[in-house]
Amino acid sequence: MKLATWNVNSLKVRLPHVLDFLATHRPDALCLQETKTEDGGFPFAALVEAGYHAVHNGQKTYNGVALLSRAEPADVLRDIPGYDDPQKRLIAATIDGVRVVCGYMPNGQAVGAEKYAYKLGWFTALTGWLQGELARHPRLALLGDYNIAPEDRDVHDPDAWREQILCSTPERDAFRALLNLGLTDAFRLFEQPEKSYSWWDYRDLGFRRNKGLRIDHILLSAPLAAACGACTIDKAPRKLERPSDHAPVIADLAP
DNA sequence: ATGGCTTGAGTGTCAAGA
Repeated sequence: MKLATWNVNSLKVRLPHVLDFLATHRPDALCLQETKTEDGGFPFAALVEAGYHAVHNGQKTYNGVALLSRAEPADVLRDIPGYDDPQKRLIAATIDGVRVVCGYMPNGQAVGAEKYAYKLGWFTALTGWLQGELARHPRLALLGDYNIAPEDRDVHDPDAWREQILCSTPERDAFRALLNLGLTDAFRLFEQPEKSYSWWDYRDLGFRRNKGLRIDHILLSAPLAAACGACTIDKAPRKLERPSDHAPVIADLAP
């Protein structure tokens, strides 16, 4: 089973790249973030044509998450239960017996900002809900744009980013709290190239200079981590015309 | 260097991203 996640930064703009990615990799599930549209602008027909089911939790202009899958998704959930949040950042479904959770975690803007407090609260709500969800679904994967670089080796210039947004200790503690639920960072199950990142700033030739951060992650519950045979970042779409600023992350699980 | 680029809104220019 192949699981993937990709912050596309507008699905309307990136649809050709997404269709290319589906044709190339044929993932069993692809989690998308920042669709930036309501259902009316969501390309259901093109995705069905490509052989994929699609469920969406969208809104105008900002945020928006979708789950694409070859098998029909069951028990679709939108938003964190019991957490009052107008921002559309979470969708989950059961696909081939795996509970797939797709999240677009808040950016936080700056340490100490109002959005930073929202970010930390959002992670607290996510972690609280996931505890029960993991008990109900031992085979669970949490994929998405976490907007957290978990360690210094996930940062191109750790000194410049020290205690800055995406890298601060409270954010890294929030990431650690997810691991403490019994989840494993699939990427770090394997030897990886140094300076592996999943996001590069559009400005200042960020990608060409590999000035990036690893903020997109696939966390796996224990049974899935045991079955995981590979986890990679696919930099190819970042080299296309008008790319997303994020690259997809892919995990391969044994059946 | 608080900039640099990209998107969506909406038609001039701003918010937001990370």
